[in-house]
Amino acid sequence: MSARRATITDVARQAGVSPSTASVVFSGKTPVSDATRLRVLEAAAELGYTGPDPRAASLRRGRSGIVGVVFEEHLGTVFLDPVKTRMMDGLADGVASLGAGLLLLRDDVSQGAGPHGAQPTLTTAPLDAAVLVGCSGMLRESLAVVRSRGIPVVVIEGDAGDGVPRIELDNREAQRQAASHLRSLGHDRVAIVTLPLRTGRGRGRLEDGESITIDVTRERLAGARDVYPDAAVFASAGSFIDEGLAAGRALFSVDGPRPTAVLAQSDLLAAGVIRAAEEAGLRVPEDVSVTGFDGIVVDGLAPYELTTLVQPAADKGRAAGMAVAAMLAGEDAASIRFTCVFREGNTTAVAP
Amino acid sequence: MSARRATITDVARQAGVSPSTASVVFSGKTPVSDATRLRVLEAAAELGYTGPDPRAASLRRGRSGIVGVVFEEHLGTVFLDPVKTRMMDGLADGVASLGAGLLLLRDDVSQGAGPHGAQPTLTTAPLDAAVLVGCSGMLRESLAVVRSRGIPVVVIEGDAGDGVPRIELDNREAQRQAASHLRSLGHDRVAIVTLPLRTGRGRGRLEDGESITIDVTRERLAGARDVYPDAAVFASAGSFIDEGLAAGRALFSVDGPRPTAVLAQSDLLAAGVIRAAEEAGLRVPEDVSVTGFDGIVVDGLAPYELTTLVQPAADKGRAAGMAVAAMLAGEDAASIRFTCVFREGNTTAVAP
DNA sequence: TTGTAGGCGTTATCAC
DNA sequence: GTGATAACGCCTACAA
Repeated sequence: MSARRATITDVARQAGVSPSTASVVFSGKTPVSDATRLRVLEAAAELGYTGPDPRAASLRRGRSGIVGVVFEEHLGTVFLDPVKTRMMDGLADGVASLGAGLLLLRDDVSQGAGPHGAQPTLTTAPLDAAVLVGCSGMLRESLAVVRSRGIPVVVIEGDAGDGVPRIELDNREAQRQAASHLRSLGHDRVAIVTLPLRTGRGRGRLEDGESITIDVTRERLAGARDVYPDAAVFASAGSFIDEGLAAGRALFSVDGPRPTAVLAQSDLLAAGVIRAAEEAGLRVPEDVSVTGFDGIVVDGLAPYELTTLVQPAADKGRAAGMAVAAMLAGEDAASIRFTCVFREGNTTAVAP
Repeated sequence: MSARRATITDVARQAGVSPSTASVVFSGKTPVSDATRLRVLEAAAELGYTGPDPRAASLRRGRSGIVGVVFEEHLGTVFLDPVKTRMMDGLADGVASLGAGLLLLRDDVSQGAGPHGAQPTLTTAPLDAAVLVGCSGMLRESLAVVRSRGIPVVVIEGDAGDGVPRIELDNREAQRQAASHLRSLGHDRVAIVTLPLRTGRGRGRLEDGESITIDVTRERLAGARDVYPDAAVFASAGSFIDEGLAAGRALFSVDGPRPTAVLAQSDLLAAGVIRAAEEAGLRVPEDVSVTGFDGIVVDGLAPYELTTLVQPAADKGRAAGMAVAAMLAGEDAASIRFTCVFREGNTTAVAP
């Protein structure tokens, strides 16, 4: 119809009231007489005005109603990871009270000042707050960006430092529990399959003194080493069944003495390891015991039921959401540490 | 530090240049001498200025860099549905060229003018474009809201009408294929388990002349009825294994002649039906054949491999993303219709 | 290459 | 209950 969209000023003029009055009709912040309200609403209808422009409103108010969720990986991958999926679920719940939406973002700090890099990232998205989902090597940089923007941040699974609330897991203690379980079953030759060590590092044996920048990996490894300081360590390139399979093949194909048990840092990795064991003609748990981590339901793993640590993934997300809401309300939010529950399945048994 | 955050004007003053020059340094739209650039950047660093405020920038530019994805259900539920998950994956890809982020939204048109309903919905979020994920009974209303806001929309799986591009599936033809397959195996007594008929309608037999407002359901049902016009129809309340189980129980517990085959409108429903069959002491596929729809990997269904229609879920998402990008670029996007591929598994066999 | 001016559409504040 | 005024912070013609 018209060349440009109607604004609240147009509506006000049409209704014969002032812009502020028209504004109030839509925001409901101040009482308005029924008569005027009606006039304004009619005018709006005539002009096809559907309400304040969110961009202008958010500039004026200083709030956009958007909470950013930052992941390290390609967004699609996020949806493949059951733990993240559950966490998002909880997070959506947690910010609901805020009435905010979740904006999915990638961890690409690089952009921003570039000549034409139009990526809307952490730097350029209109966020009220951000939730960083850890395990990220880039965590530090992302955090710096967000903090310098001065918006509230919560970190899930990562070392945030300073006054940034974090939502954590008792990774080390939990993993130690699984290791102790194996120890009590008499296992001596134990191998460990870890999550990625660093961004971009491929799979392979952990070298002596190699640095581990991903917190979850380091913590869980520490827990395993509390019990088995000398265990062989094979690093994966991600939490996938295929990665576990590759790791398992490497572990079971060596000439020397085979491990009698494998501590995997995720359920998906564990599933892959089990598959590798079967390939190698080993029975689980009779010949090899395998433990996982996460407590998710792994697809196609039946009839195995992993011995694993069950983590409260959804609760973590919800807690993060609530923390963000609190910070936006001016209160300050405390860090929370969640606890895993050990669950014994049928993939561990007495050492052969 | 300071009472309020630094603005680009502050930076300009500090650097001894005009605001527009400072702006240009950050946007890179116009060449700036190295000397000035440096001065501006230094000033910015001193003041802790990290770049233009996205809210202000988006008001000025008229673009927010945000594409809304609208689902009908509680957001958490989205992540539980493998088909949606795959679709999001593709969608993230599709809008990547645009450099836009995805904002997850619920289909709550109701809010908006309410006295205190602060939900940031379709009405109030700063969107450049929207993708409506169909199957939604509220589709019409959501669509109206978005269109009246004048932003580009794409609908996945739903009747958009007018000039709204849609991303569709050949639901009817595909489902007809599965039905024909059963027919060729000699099945006569076939039952159909559908996806929900309408928002809020519980599970139960389809009444005569009952209306079906959800497009996918209606189309797939039509395809089944092309082959089996008189089949009994049981409607589920959602695409879940448990719903399929409930439906299966209803179908297998009747006194009359049992169906020898069940056409389920989703793989998850099919999995539930299979479970119900086992409960009832029926063997699949010897006593009952079961077909699904979607072609996802169903958790814990091994050793069954569903006979099903494989839909290109990720491609659908990607296509939607690309359509949105095109529309924002001023081109107009065409509707696309994707085709399912029939895949025979081990859950169908010759009628007993 | 840099500066000036005006407006993007809204809403908070305060006076009436 | 209603209206005038002044930002919110930035960007882009256009002029210099």
